[in-house]
Amino acid sequence: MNQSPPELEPELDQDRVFESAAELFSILSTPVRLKIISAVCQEEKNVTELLELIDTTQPNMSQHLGTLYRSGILAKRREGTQIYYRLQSERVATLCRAVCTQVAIELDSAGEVEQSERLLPSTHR
Amino acid sequence: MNQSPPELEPELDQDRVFESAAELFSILSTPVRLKIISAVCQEEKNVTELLELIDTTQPNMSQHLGTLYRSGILAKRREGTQIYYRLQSERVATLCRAVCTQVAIELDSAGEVEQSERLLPSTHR
DNA sequence: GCCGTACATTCGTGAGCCTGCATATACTGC
DNA sequence: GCAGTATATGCAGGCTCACGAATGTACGGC
Repeated sequence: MNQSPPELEPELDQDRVFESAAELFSILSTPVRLKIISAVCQEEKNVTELLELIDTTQPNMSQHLGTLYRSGILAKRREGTQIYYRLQSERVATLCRAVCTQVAIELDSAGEVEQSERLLPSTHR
Repeated sequence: MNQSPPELEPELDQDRVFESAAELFSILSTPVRLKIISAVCQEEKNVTELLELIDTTQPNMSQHLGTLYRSGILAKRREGTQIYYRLQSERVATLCRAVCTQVAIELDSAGEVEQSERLLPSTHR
C-alpha cells in the first residue's frame, strides 16, 4: 500500500517540470508553427485554408500540424475529405500572445502594441 | 522628411515578430537553460555557484550562459576572477514562471500549484 | 469501381545544436 | 613573473529536426 503524498522527490519533480516546459518551448520555436497557431486561434481552419495563409509546402504543413496535434496543442475534426484544426485550449494562444506582444514592443520601439492583437487575436464572442 | 507612421508592411512585420518569438522560444527549449534562469531569477550567481546547483560540465555551463547572455536574457558582472550572472529583465522569468506553473499543473494533476513558485520564485523584497 | 481532391507518411539530406575533451584567457596573490 | 583559480573558447562526434520530393491513404462524385 503506497499511500505516499504526491510531493516526493522535489528535485525529480523539478527536473520533470523543466523538461516538459522545454519541450513545449521547443514546439513553439518554429515560425511556421507560430503562424499556424496564429491562424487557428480565432476559428478552426482546414489544411487548404492554412496553405493559403502560410507559405510552405503541403507535406511540410501536414508535418507541423501533426507535431502540434501530437503535442496536444491542436485538435482536429474531419468533415468529408477536409480536416479542420483548432486550438485544443486557449492556454497556448495566451502564451504566444504574451510573448509576441513583448517581441513586437521590442522590435518596434515606437510602441504600436495592438499589433500583437492583430497577430493572435483573442476569441471575442 | 519621412513622417510615415510606424505601421507599414504589416505582413513583413508579422514575419519578423514570429521569427523573433520563435528564436526566444528556441533559447528556452533546453532544460539546462531553464534551470539557469530559475537559479538566477532571485539573485545573481557566479559560474561556480551555478555548477553546484546544476549538474553539467563547466564548459557546457559556460556555453549556455553565453547563449543566454548574447540573447539579452542574462546580464553579467565581473568581480575579481568570478563573473556573476543575473536576469536582464523580469520579463523572461515571468514567462517561464507562467509556463512552468501550467506544466506543473498538468504533470501533477493533483494540484500542488505552489510548486512553480518554488521553481521560479518571484523577486520578493 | 474509377478518378480527382484533400491530406498524411516516408525517405534522404543538410543544418544546427548539445556534449565532452582539450586548451586558452583573465584575474589574484605571492 | 609564476602559480593557481575562475571562466571562456575551439574542436569533433553524434543527434535531432526542418525541409523537399515522392509516394501512400481516405473520402466524395460520377
